[in-house]
Amino acid sequence: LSANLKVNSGSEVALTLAQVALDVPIANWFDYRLSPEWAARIRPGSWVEVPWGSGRRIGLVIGLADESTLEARRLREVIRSLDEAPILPDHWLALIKFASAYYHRGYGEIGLPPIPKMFRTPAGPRARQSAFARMRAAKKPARGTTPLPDSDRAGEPLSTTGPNPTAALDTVLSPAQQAAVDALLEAPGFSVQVLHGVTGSGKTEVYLHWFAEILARNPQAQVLLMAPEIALTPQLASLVRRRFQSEQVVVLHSAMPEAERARGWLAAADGRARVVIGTRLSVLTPMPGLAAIVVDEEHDASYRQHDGVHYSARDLAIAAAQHAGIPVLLGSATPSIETWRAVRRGRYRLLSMPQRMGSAQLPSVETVDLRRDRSGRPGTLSAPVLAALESTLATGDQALVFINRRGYAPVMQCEACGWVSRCDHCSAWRVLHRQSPEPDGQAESKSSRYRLQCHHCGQATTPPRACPECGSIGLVGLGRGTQRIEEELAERFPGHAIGRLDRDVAQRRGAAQAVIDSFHQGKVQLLIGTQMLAKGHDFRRLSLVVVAEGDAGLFSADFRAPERLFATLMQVAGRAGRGAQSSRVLIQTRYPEHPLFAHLAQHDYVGFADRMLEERRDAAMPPFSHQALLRADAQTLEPALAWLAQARESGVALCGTDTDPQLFDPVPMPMQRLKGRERAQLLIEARSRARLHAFLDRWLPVLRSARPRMNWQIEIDPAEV
DNA sequence: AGCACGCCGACT
DNA sequence: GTCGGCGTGCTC
Repeated sequence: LSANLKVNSGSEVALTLAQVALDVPIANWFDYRLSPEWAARIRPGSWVEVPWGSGRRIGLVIGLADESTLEARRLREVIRSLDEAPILPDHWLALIKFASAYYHRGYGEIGLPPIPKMFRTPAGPRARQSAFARMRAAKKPARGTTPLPDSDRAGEPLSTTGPNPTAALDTVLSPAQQAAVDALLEAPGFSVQVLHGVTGSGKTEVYLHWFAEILARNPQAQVLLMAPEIALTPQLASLVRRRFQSEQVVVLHSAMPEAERARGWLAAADGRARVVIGTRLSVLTPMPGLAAIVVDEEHDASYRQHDGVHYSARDLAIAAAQHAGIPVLLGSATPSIETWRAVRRGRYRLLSMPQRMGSAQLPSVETVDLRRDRSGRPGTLSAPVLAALESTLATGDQALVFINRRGYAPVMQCEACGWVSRCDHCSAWRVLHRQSPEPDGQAESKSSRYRLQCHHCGQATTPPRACPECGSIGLVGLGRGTQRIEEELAERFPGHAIGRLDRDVAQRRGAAQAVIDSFHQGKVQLLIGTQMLAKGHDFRRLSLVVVAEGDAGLFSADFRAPERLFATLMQVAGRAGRGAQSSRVLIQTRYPEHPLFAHLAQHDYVGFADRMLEERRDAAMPPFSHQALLRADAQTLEPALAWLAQARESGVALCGTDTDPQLFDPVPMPMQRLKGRERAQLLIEARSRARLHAFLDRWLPVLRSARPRMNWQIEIDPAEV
C-alpha cells in the first residue's frame, strides 16, 4: 500500500527506523521512529526505551530499516537510547533469532527474560545510570568462603575436603586427559566435541586445562561452563576461582539474589568476566568474547527449561557455538541418545576417557532380584542388601543408599476402606512427611509431627487422625521414602552414624554441605539420599552403593525412560570406588534379566546406546523422527480436549493429502491435573526437522486466532510424551 | 503477556 | 445505587 512509510529514499543519512524486540508474544519486533540524535547512536544490539500502549518498555534493537509495513501515522518514536547498557554482540542476536524460529516464539520472548529484571524495567535515566555504575564499580564477587586446599592429584573434580594439601597450582594430566585437551585445542572454529568419560575419569580437569589455554592465548576471550544443577555450581566455582585467581569468575543461576545475578550478568555482558559458570539460563547470557562452551553432564534433564519458553540449553549451547564460530564440548559418562547418534554419524567428534584416574577402579555392579526376597514389603531393603550393608559397616567402610523418593511414605492409606491421600489440585498422591524436629520444640502431638504434602503443587496439610471416608483410625503410610529408610536403618544399625540428604534437608541453609562434609570426614558412615547424591561427589571411603528402586520407569510409556534410568544408575554407581579399595553396587530390581542391567554391569555405555539407537530406528522414534507437542489446559478436561481436536482438524486441513507430519489424537497428559488445571496434549511427528517446522510455521498462526480462546503452548523436541 | 473497555451479579 | 467478574481487543 502506498500509505507505507518511505523515508530517506535516495539519501545517505542514517536509517530512521529501529526494529525493537519486546517481551510480548505478538511479533518478533516493533518498528519505531528514530530522531536524528538517536539514529546516530543506535545500532543492532543497542537498548532503547519505547512507548508501549499507555506505558513504556525497554526493548532491544535487533535491526535498523528505512521502511515499515505499518502505516506511517501509527509509528511512534524511540524515547531514548540506553547508552549505559552493554551492546549485545552479533552472535548473541543471531542466537536469539535462531531460538525464536526454532521454538516458535518472538525474539523478545526468548531474549529478554534472561536479562536481569532491573535492567529491563523502565526507570528514570539517572536511576538507571547509577545502577549500572554501581554494579560496575562493585568489587569482585566474594571468593567463595574459606580458602580451600589445592588438590595434588590430577582431577579430583569436586571434592571440597580431604587431607590432600599442597601449594601446587597446576595438575598433571593423565595421557587420556592430555589427548582430550590437545584435540580440543586444535578444534577449528565451530565444532562439537563429545567428551565421553567414565565417572572418575577427570572430565573437569580437561575443561579447566582447555579453558586455561584459551584464556592465556587471547586476553579478550571468555568461556562458559554449564552445569545442570544449581547445587553443582558453588563447588565448580571455588575450583575455577582457585585455578584462575587473576580472572573474574561469575556464577549465574536462577536461585541467587537478584542484585548478585545482575552484577554477574553485567560483568559477563561487558566482557569483564572471563569465566561464566551457570545453569541452563546462562546459555542466553551475552558474552562478547565468547570463545568456548562446555556443557557438563550434557544428557541431564535439567538442561530443559519448563516454564515460559521450553528450550533445551544443551541444544542452544550448540547453536550459540555455531553462531559465534567457536568449539563446544559436551561432557558426560552417558551422553544422550541424540548426541550419540551425532557421534555415530560423524557429526560430533568423540573424545573418550574409558579409565578412571590413578589407581581407582570401577565398582562391580550386581542386581538383587526382589522377586526372591520373601521379606519384601513395598520399597524396603532386601535381605542380601541388608547383609551387605552390615558387613560394610562392620569393616568400617562407608555405604550409600540411594532412593529416589523423599518423605516418609509416598502415600497414606486407610486399611479399612482403601482411601488414599490424593491431592485436590493434582493427579498425584500427597506424600507423608515427618517434620524435622524443632530446635527447641517438644511434646508435640503425634499427628502434628507428620505432614501430607503434594510434591507437585506444594499444598500441605496435617494428616487426618481418622479416615475422611469411613472414620477408621487404621491409617498407615504405604511404601518407603528417604525418611523411613533412614529410620529403619537407624534401628537396624544402632551405633553407626547415619545421615540423610534430600531436598527437605537441603532446604535449610548450609545443611546439605554439612551432611556431605560429615560423610567426607567419616563422621557419617551410612548416607541415605535422593538424586542429589548422584552427581559430582567424590567420596573416597565409599565401598558400597545400594539402589533401592533400580527399575523405576523401566516399563514406562515414555520411550526415553530406559535412557534416563541408565544414566542415573551409572551416575549413582559412579560414586563408589573412587578410593583405593574395591567396591560394589547393588541394584534392587524385579527385572534383573532386563538387558539394561547387563550393559550396566559391564560399564558398557556404548553397547547400551547402540542398542537404544537400534530400537529408536526400528520404531521411528526421535532422533529418527522429530516431534512437537501441543498442550492445552483448562478448568475441566473437555474444553481442552475439544480445542485440541479442533486444532488437529485445522492442521489436517493444512496438510491436505500429505501424511507427513502426522497429527495424533488429543489425549489427557500423563499428569492430567496439575495445580488445579486439567491438561491435554496432541503429538505432532515428522520425518524431518524441516518439515516439522514448515508445518508449524503455517499452523501456529491459525491457532493463535482460533476461537474460543484457550491456554496453550507448543513444545519442540518434548522430553516426555 | 498486560491493560484497557464493556456489559451483568452481590454488597455498602 | 456501586464494585468487580473475566470475555474481547489492542499494542509499532
